Amino acid sequence: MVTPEGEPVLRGTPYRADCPTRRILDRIGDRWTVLIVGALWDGPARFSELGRRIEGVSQKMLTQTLRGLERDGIVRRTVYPEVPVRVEYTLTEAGRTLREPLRALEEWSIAHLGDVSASQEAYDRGSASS
Amino acid sequence: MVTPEGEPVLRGTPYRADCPTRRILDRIGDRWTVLIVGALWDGPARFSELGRRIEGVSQKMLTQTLRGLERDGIVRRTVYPEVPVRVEYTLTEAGRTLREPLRALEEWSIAHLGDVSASQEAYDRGSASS
DNA sequence: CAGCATCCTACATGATACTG
DNA sequence: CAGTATCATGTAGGATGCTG
Repeated sequence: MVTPEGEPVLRGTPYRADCPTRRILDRIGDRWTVLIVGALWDGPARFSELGRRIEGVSQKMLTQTLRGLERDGIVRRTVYPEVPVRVEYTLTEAGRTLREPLRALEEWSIAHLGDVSASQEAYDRGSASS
Repeated sequence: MVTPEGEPVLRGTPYRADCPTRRILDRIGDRWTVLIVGALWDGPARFSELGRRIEGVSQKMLTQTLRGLERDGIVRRTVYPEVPVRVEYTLTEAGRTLREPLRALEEWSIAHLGDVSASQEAYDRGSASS
């Protein structure tokens, strides 16, 4: 199928930065989302437990990322009004379905990590030859 | 299997920010990589053609992202010493294999975009009730 | 315990001008 | 055409201190 100008229809859909995939990538592309989803995959966890499980995360980023995930319906936040208060985070059903695409990515990463590293070294060697 | 301290090995592997998946996410998580891979999926393209295909990309970011992808072995850059010079970008074999995980992500995005949006609206409504 | 508020810095991205 | 170089800026993220 072709437009009146003879241009394939596909060309009429330029690659836009606001596609659905981009919205998800903005989520999982940040530094902590994937780690949190991974840490919650084993089971629910409290705030401080998450902080301990995930290496290097600051309190601020943990809070901020969890809020975003809660807002997106990926994580459920449950407050137990005990003293002191206990807050538990769980993956929602939607959150659990995220595992498949993430695993596809993980497998690709593991499978190609060697190639990528080798390519980088070769590239850097080439550029360094001054 | 347990460490000398009696800690399960799995717990000895806290979620780290430097896993292979994170390295790939740092690549595809940026604003342009996925768009470029998508634009090159149809076939090779020249620099300016890519700029035209991808909405909103600046010359600088196009160059920068392409260099990174070339360094990672995802994209191949070929210079034809004509006048004026012609440069063609192609997906490498490794680049083409990236399609599967990206498509898994895309499908998840499309399948859950509605849920996510609904969850966000509900979340925002709840917070707005002052 | 589980945060919120504030300040501060580094870096990612963009706009603009210039070049082989 | 296909970049490079420079400058400007928004924001992600970290450090710190305080609170219900």
